[in-house]
Amino acid sequence: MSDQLKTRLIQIGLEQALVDEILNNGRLMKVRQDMPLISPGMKAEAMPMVISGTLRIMREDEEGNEIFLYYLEGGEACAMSISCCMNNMMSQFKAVAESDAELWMVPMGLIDQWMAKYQSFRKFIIDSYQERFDELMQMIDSIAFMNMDERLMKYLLDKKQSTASFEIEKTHQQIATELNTSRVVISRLLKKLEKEEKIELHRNRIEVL
DNA sequence: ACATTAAGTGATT
DNA sequence: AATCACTTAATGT
Repeated sequence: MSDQLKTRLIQIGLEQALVDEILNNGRLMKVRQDMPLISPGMKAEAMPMVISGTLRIMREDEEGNEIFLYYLEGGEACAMSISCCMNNMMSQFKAVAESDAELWMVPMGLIDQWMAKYQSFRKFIIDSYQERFDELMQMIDSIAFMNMDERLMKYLLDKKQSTASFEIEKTHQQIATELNTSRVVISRLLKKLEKEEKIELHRNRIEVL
């Protein structure tokens, strides 16, 4: 398992000494599907790096309305958690395990040191920050400028990509909740997509063509 | 066979 | 695009 992480970290371009430090100082955390990792208002004490599985990152308001932002997949780090920790702030995000997942939790205290000590780590963090930022911008675009049917299609394609599978095992209600709309709307749009032969509908399952 | 949950649909705002 | 009200279909007990 930690071999898997090790090769991944080296692939990313981190030097051996740093990889060793990461391996020696983090801890493994296994999460089961649908387990919440963090909610707004909580404080993160470690930065998660995804070894396997995927995390779903969402925004959530006080009433429990939520909106899907992006997925974190194998090899990616939740760089956003750094900003909230460094400034001793509360999390602005909600993270849930989209599938069973293995995470490598790196204590925040070390992030600072490593950024100073290893230029490869600084680059890694800045790059992943950039990626998250880009995804957030995409999400703003899609919420502000796209119609619900385009948003839904984007959602389906995102999901397909993140799981490398054409099968999406979710109910219309779950999708509606993540996109912060109603089930009826999703059902109708999905039906339309099915007529356009972009997807196939089954109970609890959607097949992207 | 019956109850429960998911999905489909017309009508209205 | 949201909501209501209702139907139909799939699944669990």
